Amino acid sequence: MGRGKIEIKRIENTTNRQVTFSKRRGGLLKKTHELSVLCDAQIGLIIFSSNGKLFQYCTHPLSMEQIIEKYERSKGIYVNGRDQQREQLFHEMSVLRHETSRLEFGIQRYLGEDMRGLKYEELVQLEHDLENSIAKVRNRQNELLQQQTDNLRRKERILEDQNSTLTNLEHRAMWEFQKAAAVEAHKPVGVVMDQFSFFEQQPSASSILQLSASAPLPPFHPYLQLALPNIQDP
Amino acid sequence: MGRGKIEIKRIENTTNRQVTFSKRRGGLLKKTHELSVLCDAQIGLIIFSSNGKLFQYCTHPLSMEQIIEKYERSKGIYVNGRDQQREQLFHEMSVLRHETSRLEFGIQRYLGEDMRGLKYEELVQLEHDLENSIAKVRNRQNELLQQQTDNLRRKERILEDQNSTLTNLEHRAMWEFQKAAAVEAHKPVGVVMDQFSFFEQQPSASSILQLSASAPLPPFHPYLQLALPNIQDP
DNA sequence: GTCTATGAATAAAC
DNA sequence: GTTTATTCATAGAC
Repeated sequence: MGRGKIEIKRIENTTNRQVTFSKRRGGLLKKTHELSVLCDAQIGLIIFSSNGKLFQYCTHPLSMEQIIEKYERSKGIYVNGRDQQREQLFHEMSVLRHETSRLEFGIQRYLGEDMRGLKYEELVQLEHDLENSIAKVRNRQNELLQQQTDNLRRKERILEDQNSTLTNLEHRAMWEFQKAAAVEAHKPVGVVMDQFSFFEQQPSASSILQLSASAPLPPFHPYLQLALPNIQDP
Repeated sequence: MGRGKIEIKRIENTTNRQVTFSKRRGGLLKKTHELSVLCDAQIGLIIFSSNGKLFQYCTHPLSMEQIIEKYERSKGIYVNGRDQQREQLFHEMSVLRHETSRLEFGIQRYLGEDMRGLKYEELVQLEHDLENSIAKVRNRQNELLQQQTDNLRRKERILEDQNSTLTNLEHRAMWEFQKAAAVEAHKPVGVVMDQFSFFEQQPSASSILQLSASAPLPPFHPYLQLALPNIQDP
């Protein structure tokens, strides 16, 4: 139609394209309206120009929102699904909030804060629970200490074994060397000997043992015997 | 167009209307597509026939949802608001979930469960916290007991006061009455007298005191003296 | 559905 | 925006 037939492909000439857009847009809106009126159809038409400008038509007396809603409804339970998801989220939230405050309350209890709502019997129960927890904690403390001492003992044994593999000859040679060195330095021989009789004091042995450098070993807990009757002194 | 011009108003003849709908619908979709291609426009067209059947067109490669979303976005922050709300909900949820698991973990600690991740020093701290909690719980227990005994004493005093307001004459009359009744019943007088000297055993006094009928009063806790040095025996 | 006369839409020019 | 030549859409008949 018009002075010449045109191929249905993007019009490259910008001016031409804009003119055609304007003319055809009007035609489309008119035809849309005619179809809607003539055939009693509900129509929504959304047009974005290439510059992003919006043009729209929708059948009176509906709003575009109503047409869209009807569209989405007819497309399945999309809108419904969205709402259901929202509902579910809200529900989950409220459950979580409840849970959180319940837990906070519980923690408060175990911290011995705000016990105004508790009856005497409940306080006794709480006390019992806490005593139970302390016993468990002390139990665990002992386990850790036990592990640490076990480790030390194992490494001690390994070192002792390594030491005993030195032959008597090697020992003798070493002793003689040290003695000579000591005499030369005018030191008493006994001091030098000590380095061999107490291997734990040797720097090398100490580094192998890796005694916790950051935190010194804590003393055994006075409660241990009561809390852990099944653990024996090795 | 066609064999004759028609007025743009609802076609009453159903068959005519349906035929026209079919023809014009095709034409509209074709023109919509042409506009979209020729002018590089993004178009969404939704048509509901009078029977509610859906026909649609949307510019490739967009989906109708995308066109609708773009429409709603350009119509204000409607969609954006929805999405933001959703985002916010999700975020809040994740925060709550974190909080919940953190609290659960904390509770586990105070219950003395799963202490594998704790170092010795942390266990000592935990033990200390728990001891602190127990002290607080015992403190609260003592408060309750103290209140209860205070209450008892107050009521006892009130009863005693009421008793002392009886004049000597009334006492004497009462005593004589009881003695006579006892003699009549061949009961020793001492038994009857006991009802006056220990008012706690009188049914009326007992009901006024409202001594916890459900649970008997628990004994004072052996730890109380240590936990509560500021509380004195009344 | 197809045909076809006719009015409508519109491309190009102004 | 108007004009105009041309193509297109389609009402009515089959």
